[in-house]
Amino acid sequence: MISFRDNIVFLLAKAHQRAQSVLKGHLQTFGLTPMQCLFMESLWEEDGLSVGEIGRRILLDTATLAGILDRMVTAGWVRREADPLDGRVARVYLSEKARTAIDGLAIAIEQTNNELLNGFSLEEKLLFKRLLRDIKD
Amino acid sequence: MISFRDNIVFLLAKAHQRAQSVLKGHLQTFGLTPMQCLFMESLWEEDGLSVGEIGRRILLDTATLAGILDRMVTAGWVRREADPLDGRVARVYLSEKARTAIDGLAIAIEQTNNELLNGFSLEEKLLFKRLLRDIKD
DNA sequence: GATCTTTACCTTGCATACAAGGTAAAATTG
DNA sequence: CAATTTTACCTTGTATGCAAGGTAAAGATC
Repeated sequence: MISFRDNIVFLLAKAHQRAQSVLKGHLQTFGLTPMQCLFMESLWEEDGLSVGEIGRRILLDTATLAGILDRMVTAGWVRREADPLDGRVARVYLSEKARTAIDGLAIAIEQTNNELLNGFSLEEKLLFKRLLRDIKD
Repeated sequence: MISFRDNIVFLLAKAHQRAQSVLKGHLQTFGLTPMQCLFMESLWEEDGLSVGEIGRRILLDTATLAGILDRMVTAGWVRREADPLDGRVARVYLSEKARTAIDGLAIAIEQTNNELLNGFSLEEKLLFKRLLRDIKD
């Protein structure tokens, strides 16, 4: 009988919890949640993505995405437009407010990563990321 | 500008997502969620814990715990009793149904761990757990 | 071109998660 | 022992997250 303290699911859940908490703190001044920030990051790569494409990039299903998108439209971070060529597709574009915030957000993200990985050597950081990517595919 | 694909928060979130999904699959036959199972595991260690003590062990705040406890009482996994010595404290006890399920649940948990860490060497498994424990404290 | 299937998105229902604020019992203090 | 503080728990509001089922547009098939 293994203790939950040695369970990889538990360890992942709690490391994730702490990481979310740190990022949340750094994003507080922007009024953004970690997930909303991630949502925007996908649009930094390519503005005007469809809802489905955003979901594929940040690995989130469209049911969850719908709520996040609604809140971000309401808060003025993005706007949503119907695709003129395909009536099914909803495209998402960054607002001016979002573009202005990018640099500050990038710094907050950078600081979060540094703070989280503070105690690790370079080798450990790289290995940690590899293990996180490789676990169960 | 770092891509979110190299962001440790993102990597943790998605590894966590996959781990939850695998465990969820293994628990489906029991009608338990991963968190409900974790809740019960704390009582395997020590039956009759208070709500607050459970929260400290599995690192969850009491607001979240309240809902989980309600659902588990309704489903007949645990019962809740007022502490006779301290009117503020609510204690939680495993039901017979829960005790009967323990062995099967332990196997499901074991299988989940094996499946998740399948591709890793023993050294990698140990290092991975250490890194997860050590990140940000 | 009418039918069928696929795709893209949406809505609903359920289960975490936490912040913030409330209540009552216990412990502390004067 | 009365007043204050602390503790334990609860409730509410907001934000993920997924399963399941619905709708409408696009594509495929005949």
